[in-house]
Amino acid sequence: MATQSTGERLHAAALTLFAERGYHGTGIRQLADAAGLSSASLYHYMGTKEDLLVAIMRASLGELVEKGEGIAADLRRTPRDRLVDLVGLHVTTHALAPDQTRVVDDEVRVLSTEARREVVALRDRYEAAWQRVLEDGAAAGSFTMTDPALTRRALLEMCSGVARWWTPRGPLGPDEVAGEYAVLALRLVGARPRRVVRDTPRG
Amino acid sequence: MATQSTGERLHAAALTLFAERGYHGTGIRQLADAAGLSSASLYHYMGTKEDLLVAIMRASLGELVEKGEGIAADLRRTPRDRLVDLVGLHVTTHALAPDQTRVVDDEVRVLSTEARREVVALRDRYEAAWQRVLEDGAAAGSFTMTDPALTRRALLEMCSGVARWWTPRGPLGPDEVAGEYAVLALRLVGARPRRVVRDTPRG
DNA sequence: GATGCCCGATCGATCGATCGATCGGTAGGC
DNA sequence: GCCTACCGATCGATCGATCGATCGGGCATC
Repeated sequence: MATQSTGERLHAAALTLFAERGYHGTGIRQLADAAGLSSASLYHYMGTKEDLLVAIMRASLGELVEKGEGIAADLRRTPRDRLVDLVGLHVTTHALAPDQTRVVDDEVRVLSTEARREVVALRDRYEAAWQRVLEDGAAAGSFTMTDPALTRRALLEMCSGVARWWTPRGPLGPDEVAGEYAVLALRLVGARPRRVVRDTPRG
Repeated sequence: MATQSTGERLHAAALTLFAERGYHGTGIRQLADAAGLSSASLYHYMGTKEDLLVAIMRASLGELVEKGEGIAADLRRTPRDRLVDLVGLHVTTHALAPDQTRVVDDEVRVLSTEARREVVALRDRYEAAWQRVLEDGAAAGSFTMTDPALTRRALLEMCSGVARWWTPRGPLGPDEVAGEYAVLALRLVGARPRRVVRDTPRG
């Protein structure tokens, strides 16, 4: 791992503190202590405290959105495979970087109108990627659900929840959880059995 | 609706504000304004600001726990029926009282050790009720899941998410959402088709 | 190679505002 | 004459933010 610049150290520290104590629960002096700076020096690296929050959100969410859209838009692959990959992306991200997702999910409300619009737009793009895969699956007949939008919301909330309970000290690793969740997701969308024809084992 | 006492008005106002802006994002002067009191008078009805938060959490979560345990413990009913009712309880509560559930879910971290222990104990009881129903279903062979604890977490997060997206202005009412979610829940736990050919005994 | 200057990085001190909380009261029903 | 209900004034602490200043390394000039 490359040595961390001061700016990166600040971002990392802020991420941890915002996730732990919330945006309003974190003072700039705590931020400064965690980053190894004085409170005055903070302002050399960030604009306002809110700017710092926005930067963190943009980085975290932006990466997720790009990866998600990449998976969703790969039309060479079946909706089923794309859904499994989306679940894998979302679950492993939420397990391994719970701070990022917690901040993005919980602190949107503190943003002023302008900043909120940007973050919400990113989130909308991410949800649209999921929606697309669900609808592709429904159109292809491989998924059976009464309401794709509702199923998408249920699915995403289910997967996001991983950040609220998973711990590295539990019995399952991130990839194992992702695997289990992929099964759950396929059940949720009413995916047809894996091999559509009569290859089924165990009668 | 009965006329509201000042104490009730304070609780209701605090609930709204805490849910909207978060505990640390809400000042006692805002609390006082919303309750129609001076900031000094607040202290006639609450102890500290944290006591107020705890009281709100206790009331909201306590009611949910009691109802949940009541459903889960009714062994005259099938695990399937009990699960459907748990989902109905959870989803309609989260749809109709999103403020309560949002505060309970998001603000646990601000509690000091002692208060947190109490709230977490309540939450554990609630989760245990769900766990029991899932395990009853697995034991009876009516649910098929590889990991009841993981499924329970997925299920609860999925249902809790309703508070984060449902709005009375949407196309579906609370009961309709609850119905859809019951279907999703039954898919998640791998419930066998509704009528299992032969008639099931009551037991 | 030494000199002088600039600038990124950092700090102590401090700003006005607001925080949660407490004080000593008062008004009025019982 | 006490108790519930309420308030204006104010407390010390902390909030986010800004100030002027310092320090040291790079860099052009001589």
